[in-house]
Amino acid sequence: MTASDRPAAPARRRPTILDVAERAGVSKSLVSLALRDDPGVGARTRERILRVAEEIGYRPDVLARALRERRTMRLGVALTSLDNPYHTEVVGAVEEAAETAGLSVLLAHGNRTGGQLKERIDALLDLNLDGIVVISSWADPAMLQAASRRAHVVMIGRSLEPVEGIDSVNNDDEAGAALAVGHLAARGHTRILHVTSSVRPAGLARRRGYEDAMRAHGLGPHTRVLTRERDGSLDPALGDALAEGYDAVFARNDVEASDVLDHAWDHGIGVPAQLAVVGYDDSMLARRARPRLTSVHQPRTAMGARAVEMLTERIGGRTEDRHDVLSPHLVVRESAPDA
Amino acid sequence: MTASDRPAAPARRRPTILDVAERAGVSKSLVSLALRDDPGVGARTRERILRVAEEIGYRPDVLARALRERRTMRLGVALTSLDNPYHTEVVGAVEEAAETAGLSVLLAHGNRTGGQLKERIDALLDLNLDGIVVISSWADPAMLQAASRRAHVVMIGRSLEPVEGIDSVNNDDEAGAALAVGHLAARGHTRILHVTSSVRPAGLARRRGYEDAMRAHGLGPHTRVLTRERDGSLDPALGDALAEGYDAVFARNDVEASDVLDHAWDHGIGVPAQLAVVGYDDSMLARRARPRLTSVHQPRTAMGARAVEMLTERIGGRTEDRHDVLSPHLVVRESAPDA
DNA sequence: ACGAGCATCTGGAACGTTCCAGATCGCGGT
DNA sequence: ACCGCGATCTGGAACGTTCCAGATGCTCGT
Repeated sequence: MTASDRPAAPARRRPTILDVAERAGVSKSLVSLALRDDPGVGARTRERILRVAEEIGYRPDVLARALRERRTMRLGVALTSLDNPYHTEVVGAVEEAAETAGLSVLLAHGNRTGGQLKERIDALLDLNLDGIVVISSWADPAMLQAASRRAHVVMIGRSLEPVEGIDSVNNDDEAGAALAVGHLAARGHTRILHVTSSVRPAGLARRRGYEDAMRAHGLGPHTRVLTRERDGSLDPALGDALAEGYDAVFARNDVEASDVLDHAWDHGIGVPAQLAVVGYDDSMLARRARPRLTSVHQPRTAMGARAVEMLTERIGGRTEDRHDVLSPHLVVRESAPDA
Repeated sequence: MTASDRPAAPARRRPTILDVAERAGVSKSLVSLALRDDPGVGARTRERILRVAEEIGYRPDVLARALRERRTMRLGVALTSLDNPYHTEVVGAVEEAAETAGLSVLLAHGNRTGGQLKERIDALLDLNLDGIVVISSWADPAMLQAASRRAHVVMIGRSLEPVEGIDSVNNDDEAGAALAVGHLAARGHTRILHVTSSVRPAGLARRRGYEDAMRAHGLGPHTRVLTRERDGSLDPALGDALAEGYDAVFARNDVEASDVLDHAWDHGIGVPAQLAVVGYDDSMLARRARPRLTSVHQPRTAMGARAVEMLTERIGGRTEDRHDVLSPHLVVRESAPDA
């Protein structure tokens, strides 16, 4: 080999199982067995094979392996977008759980509107994954159903309705909303506004929880929901509400709550003195917000772990559907401190 | 088929190219050609093949395809952690660029310390990807070098030194730091503190840029760097500096800057009245911070696009190394408004 | 009427694995 | 000396694709 024919970066052919076999003087089959710790391989031979494999830097080709087995040991995670920190935190939880289960995780995410979700899921399905986790309130039943014909699917969060053949893990959105309203009511607030922009299932559930809780606290008449366009301004609707004496907000999530804080900031409204704010998700946004956000915490670590567990159970053959609902709890911070 | 043997979710065997061939009454080869739009396929036959494929829901098996070709049309992105929003924003940029290039992207990320980065990269390499993008200041040359023997690698951000065989895209950290210092100096600040916690290349470059700029503005004697432990508290070092008359901070990144804002918030220090703060990255954190952060913007969209471009060039056969450095610019917000 | 030349199509081999059905070997028991 | 049997190993087929070298059949010019 002369200097000039030194190949470009990804250099010489990757060694295959045959290279190992030849160099070790055995058959490819035996190498395969040895590498997978099959008991029926002689101790001395096994050792030699492993040594040779090590020497020439052999690593099994996962593609070929997956082609032959019907199992890829890989999980996909599909989500609409990475720009709500809560989502990336859930992804982290899933990955951690998957790792301890010996599975590796691939991520696919779209832009912020649900538009690309289907394409993302399709892309994951094309990879022959063993299962996929969908984290997106944009997922619709038909889409999930279609996906479930090609892989096991579990949904983190809430879809419109339970979909046959698809497991789900969720937090109890109604209960979470009740926690928020209860906390604000305990502080003495009566005019509690709900801010949302979502017409998707989780948002609707939280809204329902809000409405029920308001009634339960005898505040039914003050029930008021500010629904804005996605990315739409809070002005002037929020200003109107405040002018009418609303002095507390329960927001659909931390992003929405942060937007309320923005409004307060820009209009010189004191939080929590003039306006108390409670968010949902307890994401990094809540910790970073000023004032720090009181927020409903979703047990994301447990949810991620449960999702992976459900997937492995499915892979293992479970066929009955499972829908777990975990309990949220409230994390109290500056934007709505204890009474 | 009776009701009882209805299979579990991922139901019947996935159709293969042979199924299409049989049903269309042609050979598998012709199906292969037709699906890939080969010109040498009769119009009528092509149409029939496509229709049949559609009918039975055939989708090529990417695994098998990749096994046969030496090309997977997939890119990997490895990064240390997703919890700095700036990172997820760069990932978004890479994905966008990859998508328009017809490549799909897989993500692998570790925990926040660089520890797992090597494992992540290995996991990606095992997937036979065409190339991988590394976004992490933890990447060390040896690790990158090793990876580059198995796939094309491009680094977004700065590694210790240019690594042979590896392209890189970066922003000019020194220039960015100079922008920040220049802006603060123009506001009349003289005692400008640099807050950092990083001993990795990008952090060091920004620090160097800070020191040089201080000298250039005749503020050399006031140069002062507060280096804290990762996640360590800013107290009491920051308090000391403020007591000594420091009234401006240039932080290594937005996370660090947010921590400075935290300190100010908790100690009742007015920003920018008593303390001006400039961050780096112009991430979501800067927009969400209160007061909103003035920050050095890295051209992440361009950087992501360039990285993908470099990878496709490498795949196409380029062998000379390329190291691009893009210019940052300053985004002025409330934490350090214009003079 | 016939071969050339083109358009269209086909069968096998290959990619790197795993699995299955055996082959081979050595050894103890009769 | 021979059989049986476990321990150890092997060759071929299969997974679903692409590519190559050719086969087939049609049209056209002479």
